[in-house]
Order: sequence, then C-alpha cells, then structure tokens
Amino acid sequence: MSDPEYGQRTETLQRPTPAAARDAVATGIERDALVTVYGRCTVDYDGRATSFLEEGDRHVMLKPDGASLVHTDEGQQPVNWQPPGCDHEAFCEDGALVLESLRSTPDERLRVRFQEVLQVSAFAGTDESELALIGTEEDLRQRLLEEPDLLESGFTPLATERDTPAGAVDIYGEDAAGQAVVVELKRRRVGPDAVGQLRRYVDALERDLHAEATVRGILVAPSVTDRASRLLTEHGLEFVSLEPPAE
Amino acid sequence: MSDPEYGQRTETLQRPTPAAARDAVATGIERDALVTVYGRCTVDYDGRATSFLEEGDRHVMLKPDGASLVHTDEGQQPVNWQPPGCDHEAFCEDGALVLESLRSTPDERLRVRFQEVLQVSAFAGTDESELALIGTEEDLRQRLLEEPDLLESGFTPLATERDTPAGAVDIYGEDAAGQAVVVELKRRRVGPDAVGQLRRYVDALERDLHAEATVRGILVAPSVTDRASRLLTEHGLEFVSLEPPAE
DNA sequence: CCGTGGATATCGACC
DNA sequence: GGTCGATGTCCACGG
Repeated sequence: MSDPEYGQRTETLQRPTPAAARDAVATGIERDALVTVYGRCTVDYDGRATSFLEEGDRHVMLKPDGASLVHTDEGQQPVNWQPPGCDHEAFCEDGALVLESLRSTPDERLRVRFQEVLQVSAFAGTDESELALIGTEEDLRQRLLEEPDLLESGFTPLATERDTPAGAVDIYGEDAAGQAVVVELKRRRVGPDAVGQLRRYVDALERDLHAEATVRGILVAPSVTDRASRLLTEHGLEFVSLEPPAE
Repeated sequence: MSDPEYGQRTETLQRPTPAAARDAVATGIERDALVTVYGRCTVDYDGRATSFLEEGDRHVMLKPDGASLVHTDEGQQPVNWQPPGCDHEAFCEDGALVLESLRSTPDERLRVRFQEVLQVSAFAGTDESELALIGTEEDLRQRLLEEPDLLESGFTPLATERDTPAGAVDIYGEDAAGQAVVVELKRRRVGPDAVGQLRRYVDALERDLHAEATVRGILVAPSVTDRASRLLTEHGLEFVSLEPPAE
C-alpha cells in the first residue's frame, strides 16, 4: 500500500458511530494491528461451554494472531476470551457494533455486542522480543551441580536426566558412602504429586540396578506441603530445602 | 469532587509527553478507572521469579483492583502481569514514564519503562454483571441425579460430595445389586489423571467401609484417552460416556 | 496431531 | 492465611 499514512502506528476514535467503529476495527484487523474496543456491551460465548454476560462496561482486545480477550475492571483473568487462531469479524447489526471471534476444532464462538462504543483503537506496532526468565528448575540444577555439598556433604553427581522406566531422573549420583541417590528438583513448593514422582524413580532404579539394591530418594525444593512431608516419611524418602539462585 | 467533568467516562491522550502521561495515569488510578497505556517499553519483573523484556511495543492495562497485564500482539496470556491486590504507581524517571505495580506476600514488583508512549486511556465505567456459565460438571451431575439410569439400570445415588480421606466423591451410590459405587464426573475428555483420582477414591472408600468391602468405580465423561482407557481396565474401573446437557 | 506435564499458573472452597 | 483440587485452564514439548 502506498498511502504514506499506512505507517502510522495508532488510530483512535472516541464515541464513534457503530459504522465508523466497525470500519476502524475491520481496518485494524486487516492490517494485523492490535485492536481494542471499550464500551457497554453484552458477551456471548458458545463452544466447549456456554456463557452469557449481561450489559456492562468492558475492554475488548482483538489480537492479530486471532486471540480475543474481554476484560472488566476486576481480576487478572479475562471474563471471556478466545484462544489464538480465531477469525475476527466486525459488523453492524440492528445499528449496533458486533465483534465475533470464531474457530473450529473445537467449534467456538465469542460474540460481543456493543450498546455503546466509547473508544476504538488500533495499534500497529509489534513486539519481536523474547522473555528472559531466570530462577527456573534448570538454574536450581546448575546450582546443585556446581555445589553438590548443598545437597549433603560428600554427594557426587554422576548423571543428569538419567533414564529410567519411570522417566528421566533430574540428578543421579552417589553419597559419601557410595550409595545410589536419586534427586528430584522442583523450583517451588511441592505437593504429594512430586513425592509420587520421586518414588516411581526410586522404585524403577532399584529394579534396574539389582534385586536388593537400595536407592536413596531426595526431593529438593524451596519447601514442601504438610501432606507431601508425611508421604515422604511414609516412603522413606528425604527432603532438602533449596531455592533456585536468587538472581 | 465537584468538577462537572469528573463524570466523564473516558479520557485519552495521543503521544503525550512523559509528564502528561504520568498525570493521566495517576489521575485514572486515583479515580478507580481502568487505565491502558500503549507504547514502546521494557518490562522488569522481580518476585517469585525474575524476568526481563527487551524494548518492544506493548499494551499495558492497570486495573483498579490492583491487577496489571502486559500484552504483546500475540497469545492469549499476558507476557507479564501482576495479580490483583497490587499498588500501582506512575512516575517519570530520566524523562521516561515508568509504571510500577507492587505487592508484598510475596514481595513482587512489575516495572514498565516507556521509551515512547503512543496512547494513554482511562476508562471509568464498571461492570456489575455476573457470568452465567452452563454446560459444567455441575450440570452433568444434575443430569445424572435426575436420571440415574443414564449411568446404568438400577443405579441409586445416595450422596453427592461424600467425603473420603482422598477427597470428596462426586456421586456416591449403589447399583442394582446393592454394591457401593463411586462416580467421578468430568465435563470433557479425560486422561490418566482422572483415573488416578477415581482410584484414590475407590481405595479410600474401601478402607473406610470395611476390610473386605468392594467398591465399584465409574468414570463419567464425554470420552476417554487411549492410555486412560487402558489404566481403567488395569485397575478394574469402568467408564460411561455422558456429556453435560447441551444447552 | 494427540497426549503429557509445567506454570510467576489462576481461582474457588475448605480447613 | 494455607492447602488442595479444578480449569472453556494455557503452553511447550515429545511421540
């Protein structure tokens, strides 16, 4: 497109007519912009579940990847939404702006009908940047491999991701006495599920090694729930409190 | 406040100066409005984890309940966020607009620094409406309680949410032969996890009732994964295909 | 493509 | 406030 104005990054209308709003939304979608509409509306969802929202003021966001989000002034979660991969449509019906986001597999439809549009915006910029997240389970593993004594004095790591019939063990090694040790890492507080996981590893490895081999199982996490703690004792497993590196 | 303009529901600035943007955001927060800012920014999060986003165009939403959401043009989920209950702050630093959302327990900080602000909006309306969702697990339970024969001929429900050491059973009852039956409901296709859950209920109830009591376990869902199906057979459990009522 | 497990999960219910 | 289970979970990864 040769229109020099095409490069402009935002387009906003205040209190537009339904037709003007429809055009602005349609143009925004067309240009792969992020489109937002704020106003008084009802919301219909029909698909894996069914829902209906009475008239209220809400913020609707249509993303170029096909996602839609309907937000009220409360809560971290949208009150209604559609995942990426939908087709957005904007049209007027009985003199009102209607936004629809549709997809198949599964068949789902989100429909927002505006009694009043206070603002329509289209933002054409893009992100292009990746999130750098640290403090993960991988960081915790690095930390333990660098300083095995954090687990216990004399611990020697022998392998990471050692394979067992029950899956890959986070860290496999031996203690000061030369006994096999299975270490299961979790970056946050753990519940009974992690205990079950560790137990399966220990069982699988004992079967794998020798008939009468004993394998120690140690769960490493910042903390543990009460129920999980009891389960650990029950199954002769151990717990070491360690957090992923702070930075 | 006696300002007649106070009642206006939206306030929007295009390409404001950092100071003007700060004032608009601060006023919006003050008035319990939903505030959005779009522009080129970096994002810092530090708390339960740590993350950093390089410069990019993003849409930031600050809610009056203390939630913040940072959206790019992709994905249903925000790339960064803060849950409700935070304090929002807006200020200028080195000539740039900075938004911060802070909370304690746990100590978390989200910080968005704008290199360029394309738009600031404050929306003062409120929602006040509740979501009506149908086609839930509860609907499925109602359906089964109204027509127990849907499960199998002669089934008699005796209790819902019957408590066991493993948690509350969806429906507890007895079959035509008077044998105890545990029913676990799922509104959608189930995997191995649901089988485990049902098994825990059955085990717990067998321990609860008598030493040699036998309890039947029936999983009710629209469909079941292959692996889960095998697990059911393995553990002597049963499956009945039923969907939540359509409307 | 389906299935499985992780998440700064979120959210509600219950203790 | 914690603890646990459910979610229209979403999401990445592996078979």
